[in-house]
Amino acid sequence: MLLLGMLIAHSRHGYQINEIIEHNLGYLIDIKKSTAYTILDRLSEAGFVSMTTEQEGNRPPRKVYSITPSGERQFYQLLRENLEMLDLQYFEEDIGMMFIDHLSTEDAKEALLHKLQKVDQQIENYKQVPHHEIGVGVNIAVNHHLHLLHAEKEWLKQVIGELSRHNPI
Amino acid sequence: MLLLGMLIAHSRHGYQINEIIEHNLGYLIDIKKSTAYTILDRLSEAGFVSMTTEQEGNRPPRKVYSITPSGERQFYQLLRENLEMLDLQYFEEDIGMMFIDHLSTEDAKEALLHKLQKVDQQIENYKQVPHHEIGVGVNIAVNHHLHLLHAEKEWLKQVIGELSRHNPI
DNA sequence: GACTGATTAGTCAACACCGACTATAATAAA
DNA sequence: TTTATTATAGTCGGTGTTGACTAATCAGTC
Repeated sequence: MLLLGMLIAHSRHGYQINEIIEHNLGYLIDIKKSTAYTILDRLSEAGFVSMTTEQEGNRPPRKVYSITPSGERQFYQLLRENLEMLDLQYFEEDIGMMFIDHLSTEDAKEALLHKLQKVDQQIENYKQVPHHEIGVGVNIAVNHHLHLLHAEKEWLKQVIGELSRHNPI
Repeated sequence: MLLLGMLIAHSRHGYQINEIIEHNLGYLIDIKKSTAYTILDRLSEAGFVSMTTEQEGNRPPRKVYSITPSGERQFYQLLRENLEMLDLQYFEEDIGMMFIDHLSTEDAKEALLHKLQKVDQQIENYKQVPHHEIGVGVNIAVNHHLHLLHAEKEWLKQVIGELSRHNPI
């Protein structure tokens, strides 16, 4: 769906797509080069995108991917589904939380304080994501992350507070 | 790490482990039966757990997994790392957000209202998770989810509000 | 004149994970 | 008495993802 979306506005070639993902959307999505190529192939087989080869000067040839009408329909379908969906998240970090009572209160607290620092740093990172980009929506997504990071921070502070109450210095 | 943690308190056999994951931890983690068996094998090969076979009556034999001292060390190492770590999350849902301007305001709003309902429902679900379980930590993790779901709800309402402002009825 | 880094394109083997399936024995329900 | 369910154990092929690798051309730097 992401890849279809990137082709909705206009056709792009593979390198460009991967550039945008890596340099502009790195905060929001995690898709590697090889994966992107594989998916583009799949989309092409399914008839959602078409490929043409271009050559500019003597440079290596580019493969230009364009979305087909069928691909556009698919995109809008996926878009609606995606906006309605709520995929229940699983957090690797919760696994640690489940066993937090296996550490001493001090050790646990120390670990969580480290984590708190990382959350703060992450918040700073997101704040500094530039505001131009592919579309308005990207900023909304960045905002989403910021919002959730703030919530995470609040929660962490709460947990740390409870730890302190259980075992004050 | 999860599996090591489940064996820290006492040995368990495979079926039991999968039962607990499926029935008691389904809200928090997502590991399928076949995966669990594979991981248990890997842990066994790595020397972090040992297996013995038991037979009770004429029932199918059980494989009982116990954690080894090396496994315990590994567990505590992983636990510390896990508690400090902050893995930056990627949300499939953000991909839709990135392209939200491709839908009409009404359609977008409708989709997000659906989603809001699902968030509410999810919150109810988590509220009703029973409070006994494997350890204190499980409740902390459930609480974490609740906290983040509330944040998600708030944010969604905010986005919907902005949509309405852009295109009031 | 040599070398580095960007631009463009992939490939491919390895890995993790999962869904669907297979077994068997006891126990409960019809 | 047959049938369904629970307890117990996996296996295995298919899918998606990735890291590491290969190629070639051009622009710029030392």
